[in-house]
Amino acid sequence: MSGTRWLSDEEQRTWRAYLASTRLLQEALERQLQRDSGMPHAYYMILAMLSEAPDRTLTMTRLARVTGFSASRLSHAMARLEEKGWVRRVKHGRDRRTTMAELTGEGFAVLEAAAPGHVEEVRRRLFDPLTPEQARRFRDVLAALMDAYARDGDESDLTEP
Amino acid sequence: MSGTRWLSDEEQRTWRAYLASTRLLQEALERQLQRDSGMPHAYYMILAMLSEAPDRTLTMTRLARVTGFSASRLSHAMARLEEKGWVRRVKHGRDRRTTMAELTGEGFAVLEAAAPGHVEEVRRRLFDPLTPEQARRFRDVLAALMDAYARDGDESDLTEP
DNA sequence: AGCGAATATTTGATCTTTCAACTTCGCCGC
DNA sequence: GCGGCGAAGTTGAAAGATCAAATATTCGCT
Repeated sequence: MSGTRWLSDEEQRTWRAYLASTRLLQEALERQLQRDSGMPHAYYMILAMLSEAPDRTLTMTRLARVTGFSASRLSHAMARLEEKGWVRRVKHGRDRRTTMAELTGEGFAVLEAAAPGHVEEVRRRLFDPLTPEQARRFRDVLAALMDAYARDGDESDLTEP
Repeated sequence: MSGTRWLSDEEQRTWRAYLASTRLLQEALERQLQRDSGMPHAYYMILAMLSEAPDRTLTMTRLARVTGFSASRLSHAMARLEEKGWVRRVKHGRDRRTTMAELTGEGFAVLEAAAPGHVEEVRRRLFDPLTPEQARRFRDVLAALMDAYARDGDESDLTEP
């Protein structure tokens, strides 16, 4: 356990560039959504994932899966969203452990209003600065990272039942 | 303001891969540091940046700059770090507005103990899964993003006085 | 000298996230 | 049919981050 494999200068620079750029991108997103729609990015994701589900409804567990949030984080966030009237939670009939999270009409309207500004920000901050070739390479690199995570931790597979 | 430039399918997939992979990487880092050294990544960064400064000392403003934290976030974090005895804050003699943040010996020891595990995690999660070629491309893409941010917002320039 | 703007930092309130229980419920084997 | 076990969700407290406002100094002018 003694021989730590330190980072080379090049790796160090890459790592710092990674930290700085992801931070800046996240902050830009957060600022934009907070400013224009009064919600954090996490809440936007919840609304967005629900909006894509059949009947705009998912179980809490599946919603946690597609957003990548912990059960607890999701539960607290849903409580806030429910207060605002953007989502509704109802107990499942057959399996009475699970609760169904559902996007309300109002929630959908809020999402529709927020989406253009959000997408515009993503585009401006991520895709506009990159050539199509760079974007393609970027995607390949991200895919390689995801593969590696899927192999060990296995937080993967947003597609299965 | 009507014609929103939505994301293409390819862009959508890239964006989601970006969100998922950065989240997984951040969480892995956070878990490792919390588990093995009992501190969040933000605190590690503060210690690391101080350790590289001459005399292991920086003004709060400059420390905020190199870490990319807001003045407020940094101030709160430093209060906790000071409680633990890992840093010290002393008022500057000439300009009595500014306070100097200094890494203590104990803080340096804690950082030295934490570093190998942290670096190992960065390597395992980021560099090991990528070929050297991919890593190089990745860095180029990140550089392009940083350039774009530097041009408008100008959060840049960690090198000037 | 003195006043207003600018700089450096802190503070308290509020929001979000995490962590460690805790409750409820379905399932499986006996 | 019941005893445990694992799955689904929630909860309360503590930690971290954000936001707006406050404080204390220095600087630039006149």
